[in-house]
Amino acid sequence: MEFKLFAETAFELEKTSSRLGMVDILSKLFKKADKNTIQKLIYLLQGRVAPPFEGIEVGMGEKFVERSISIATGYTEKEVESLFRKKGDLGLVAEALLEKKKQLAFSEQDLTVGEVFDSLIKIAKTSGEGSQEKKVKYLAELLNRASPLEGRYLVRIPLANLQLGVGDPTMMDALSVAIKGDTSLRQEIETAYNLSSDLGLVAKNLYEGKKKLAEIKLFNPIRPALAERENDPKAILERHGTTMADLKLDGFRLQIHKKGDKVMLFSRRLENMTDSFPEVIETIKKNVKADEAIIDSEALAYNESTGELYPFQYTIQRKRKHGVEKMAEELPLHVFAFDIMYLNGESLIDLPYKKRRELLEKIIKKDGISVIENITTSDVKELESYFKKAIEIGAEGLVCKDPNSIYKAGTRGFYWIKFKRSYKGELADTLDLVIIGYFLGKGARAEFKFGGLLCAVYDEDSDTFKSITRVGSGFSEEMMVKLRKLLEKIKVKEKPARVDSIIEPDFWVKPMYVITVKADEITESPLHTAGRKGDTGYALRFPRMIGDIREDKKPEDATTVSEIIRMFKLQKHTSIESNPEA
DNA sequence: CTTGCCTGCCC
DNA sequence: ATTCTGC
DNA sequence: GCAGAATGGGCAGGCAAG
Repeated sequence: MEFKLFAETAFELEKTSSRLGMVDILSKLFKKADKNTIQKLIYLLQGRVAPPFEGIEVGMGEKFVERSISIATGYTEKEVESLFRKKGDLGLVAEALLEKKKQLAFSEQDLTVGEVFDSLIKIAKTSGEGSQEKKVKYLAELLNRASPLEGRYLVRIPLANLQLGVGDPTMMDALSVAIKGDTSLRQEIETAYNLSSDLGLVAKNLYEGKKKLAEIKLFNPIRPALAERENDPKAILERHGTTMADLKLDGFRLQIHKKGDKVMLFSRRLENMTDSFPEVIETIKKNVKADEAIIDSEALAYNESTGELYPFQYTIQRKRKHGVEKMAEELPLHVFAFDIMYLNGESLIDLPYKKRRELLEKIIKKDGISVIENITTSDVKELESYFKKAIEIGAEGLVCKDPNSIYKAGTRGFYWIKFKRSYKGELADTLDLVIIGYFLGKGARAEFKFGGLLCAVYDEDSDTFKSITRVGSGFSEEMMVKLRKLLEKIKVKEKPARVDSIIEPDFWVKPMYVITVKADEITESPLHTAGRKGDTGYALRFPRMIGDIREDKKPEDATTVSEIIRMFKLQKHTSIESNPEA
């Protein structure tokens, strides 16, 4: 298949906003593909070259792509970068610059989808000394052969940001329409995708006319069930009647596959993490009493003797390839299991949660692994008090599950509902921050010339403003327009004398405006200067802007550094230093 | 040998 | 992760 | 409500530059 067809279809998709229209356009492309091409098309549209658990990543981000564009078009990296800032999209940059150099280029043979795919594989597999230059060169070679429009989409593939409004669900509908003429195969395709996590393979099987598109298989991760959000316990019980409320712990999702002595571990995004957690492997071998099992869990650093839950910033250090054994001893993970999807040759995903949970409890022993604590209730008061207890012991909140629901792989739905502390307005950390700079936007935000803010707290001791977070979420388009207008008027060339920040925004502004920012947590930060001692300051986790500009506040009225330090100390957290065993 | 940029992936 | 927007 | 696309802090690892 010609890559030109891919690009032309992508262009049509980009112009279309209705879902049905997109499915129609995409299905026409899919109809022209054979069984090998369809697999490649699916991966390319996903911005990858293989399913996530294969571990084959293209490994090119914006900076590398900028260099490729520079080489292919003859413009300097500076020029490419500055155009990128203006357009907010490297696809459009590649297209514009290829257009300009068109007259000079002599035409070569047209690109095919297969060639593009193979080149990206080659880029993905390039490593070692000199690899960065090679990767950049290989992409530039493709760009050299691309038309401007092809360049637009070629460049967006390694960035995994095609900007077509097409995601997995749209592709699944389009596959069904391509093969059957309507969406009646969607359910079957979706089920197969949820079980195999490989839409490219499902599509290939579909094109080969296979009876069974995919089935649950040990050592092939299934797409994890996800939860919707809710902030009102009453609303949760209205949906579920009776709910099973599991503690929500702050670690990372771990999908465990076991057969005899063989164990594999997968992350939420289905990366293979088997080699990172040797102690977990041992625990599973010893303390899961089943020959075959697929278990869903949250893993985190945990003090087995005191029961203390360590903060995420400790747990995350375990996500590593080197020094694994040493870290496994220093900061062992505990597995909090909460679901089981497969047991001794049988899929359990269509059983109700309460039943799966019973089966799980039967096969989990102690030491290094436990079934996560929960209650079953239909009483609002009881749910609220359990939520309070969860917060007190250092959990993030609750995940409330419909006891009668199947394991709904792959999609968010109200079978599982997250109920976090921060969703409850009165419990959230709300700060008043001073805007000290702002950033240009990318993609849809390019037109606003606004992508986010750099914010600071007030340091009374030195009468300065110290950076504490960027904010890129929470504003409506209307607010972005307003913010840009206001900030444009007070932007300054240099960092103001009273501002202390390592991060450099696209534009500094005079510290004048105060906004309200909500966050889930205050964390120690290597990058922000608020409360900085040595190399560590404070930052906000999951910041978002709330409401409007605080006309009633002067910058000196903002939250202060000492308030931040006080809030940090009040947070429920334990430190490794206070643990004599560490 | 150290530092810093860039990327991918956790949340 | 959270949030907003078009359908 | 779904689907998609904006955006956050911060960790480790790979590689290049100093």
